[in-house]
Amino acid sequence: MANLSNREALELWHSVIMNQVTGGANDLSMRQFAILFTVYLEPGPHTVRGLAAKLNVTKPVITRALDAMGQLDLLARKRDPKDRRNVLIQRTVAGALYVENYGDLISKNAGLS
Amino acid sequence: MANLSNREALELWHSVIMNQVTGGANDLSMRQFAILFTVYLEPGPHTVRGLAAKLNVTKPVITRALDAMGQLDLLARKRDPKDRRNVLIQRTVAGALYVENYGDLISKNAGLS
DNA sequence: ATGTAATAATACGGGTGCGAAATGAATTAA
DNA sequence: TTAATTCATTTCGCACCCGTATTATTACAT
Repeated sequence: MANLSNREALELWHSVIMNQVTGGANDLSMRQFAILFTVYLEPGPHTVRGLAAKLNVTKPVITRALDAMGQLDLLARKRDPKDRRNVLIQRTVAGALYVENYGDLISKNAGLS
Repeated sequence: MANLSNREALELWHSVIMNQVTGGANDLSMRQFAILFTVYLEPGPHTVRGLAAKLNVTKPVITRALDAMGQLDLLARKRDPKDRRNVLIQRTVAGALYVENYGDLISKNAGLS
């Protein structure tokens, strides 16, 4: 992968954050972003418990994030048929598109300077 | 600057967010990050009104963010001697160090894959 | 001097996120 | 079958952030 100078790295981060803040369509929290990207970038299956452990947060944090992002149709719940105590977090078409667009935004900003 | 593929960009963003969330020392909001990086990366002077306009938020958002980040010693207020209605947002040693370390974190993650 | 404008800060009500603890549902062990 | 375990969710009280509206201070115009 590319090498970024310290300054370049900060300017990239800044521009992405500014896009996120000023655009302001949906304001996901940092934790919600972490959940979203983990589900879309890491191999599944993903459970509430697993995500909570990976992000080092309590389980209600995951439950509430799923409520919020489920309403936005960025993620979906599915009961595990093998063990119905578990909830499997599933990707959605809208979520995949959202993440993809985010990648475009970042790489576009990385190419600017 | 380096070219990042879409996938590389997403993985970079993901790893930085994960570091931020799991580390969890201080959890600045997205807006607070935007303010902090704007002050440290863009030329000043920075005022409450100017930052509010730039971030497309109301002025109380800036005031409260300055309260919070001032307590963390990441930024400081200074009354403008030329026009005492204005507050100039100043950098601090601790803040500069914090931003610098953030740049290290990002560029380190950018070099991983 | 007086009034108007501009700036930051504060008060207020509403919304949301947090962790700890309690609850509900499903599985496993005895 | 019953009890204990393991999930996710809900409840509760607390804290923070938001935007609107208001206040206090300062500058400027008349």
